[in-house]
Amino acid sequence: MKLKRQYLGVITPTAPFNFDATFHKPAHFPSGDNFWQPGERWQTFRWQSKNLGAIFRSVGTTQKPKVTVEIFSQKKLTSDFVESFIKEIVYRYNLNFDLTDFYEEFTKDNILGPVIKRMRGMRPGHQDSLYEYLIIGIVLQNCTVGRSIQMMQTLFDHYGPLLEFNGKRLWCFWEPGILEKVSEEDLRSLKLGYRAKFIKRIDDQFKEGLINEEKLRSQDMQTQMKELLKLYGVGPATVWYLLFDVFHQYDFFNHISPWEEKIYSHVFPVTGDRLIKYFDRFGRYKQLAVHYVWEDLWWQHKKKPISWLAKEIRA
DNA sequence: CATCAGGGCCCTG
DNA sequence: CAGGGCCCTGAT
Repeated sequence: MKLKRQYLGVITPTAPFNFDATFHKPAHFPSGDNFWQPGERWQTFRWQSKNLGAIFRSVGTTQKPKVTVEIFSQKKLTSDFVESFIKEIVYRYNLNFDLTDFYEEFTKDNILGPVIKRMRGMRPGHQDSLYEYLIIGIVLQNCTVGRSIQMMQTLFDHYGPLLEFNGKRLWCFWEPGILEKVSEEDLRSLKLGYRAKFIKRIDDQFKEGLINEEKLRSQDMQTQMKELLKLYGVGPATVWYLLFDVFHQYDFFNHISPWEEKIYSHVFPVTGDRLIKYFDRFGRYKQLAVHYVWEDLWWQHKKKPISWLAKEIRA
């Protein structure tokens, strides 16, 4: 499906702003719906039932941030549509986030201080809707990076439209509910294993309109957690990813999966169950603080491989 | 070749 | 609340 450029605009994020660390998270597994190189991010979006391509480019500095956004689609877009889409972009990537308090509180912290210096201006956030992130969360479960990548690509191959814009082809998420006519057996044949049932049921619930992302966003964290845990296939490991990346909650830390613990143990002075207690020192920013440390580690690894980290990442 | 743990979750007892 | 089963993959 070929898309044409329909819009070019400018977004001015709050300062300080780190374009690359915001638009590219090396800790996330790579997927065929985006492309990144320094100063530039390409991303497909399924928004209000339209297939969109977007290219974000940094045209400012850390202190005077400016991002251009090009939007591609098949047909012309109304200004209302563009406005709502941009608003959503600003939310998802946290472009209006105010980091001042966080930096003031922790810039002198032994571990966090140097990280803040290196990652200055990075926003937490993620490009996907709740539905899309649920799919990702499920293909992450109980398997290696390689397998997650493979399952995600197989799903794109079967259900995601392939979009072409500005000379690149990228896969796009499908409309929630599209799996109605797909049987669990069909999904199983894509080597999703027991996850087929989770994906099927979640897609069903979106089709039925039982999940309202907008409404959930406006509710408090405890309510969000309770509601998300009701979803079939969402447990403690998946729910915190969702709360953090989709709902932008930073004041909680209740779960560390085994592989994460191994990595934290290399960075923080305590191990095991004591880690969660240790993170209390980061107060209402505990999840954000750990995100900073985590992403910093992966960025460093990207620049100059860290051998112990390479061992912990099961390729 | 066979066996088994793994970046969870659900369900049962 | 502990523990078995589940899909697949790759390590041993």
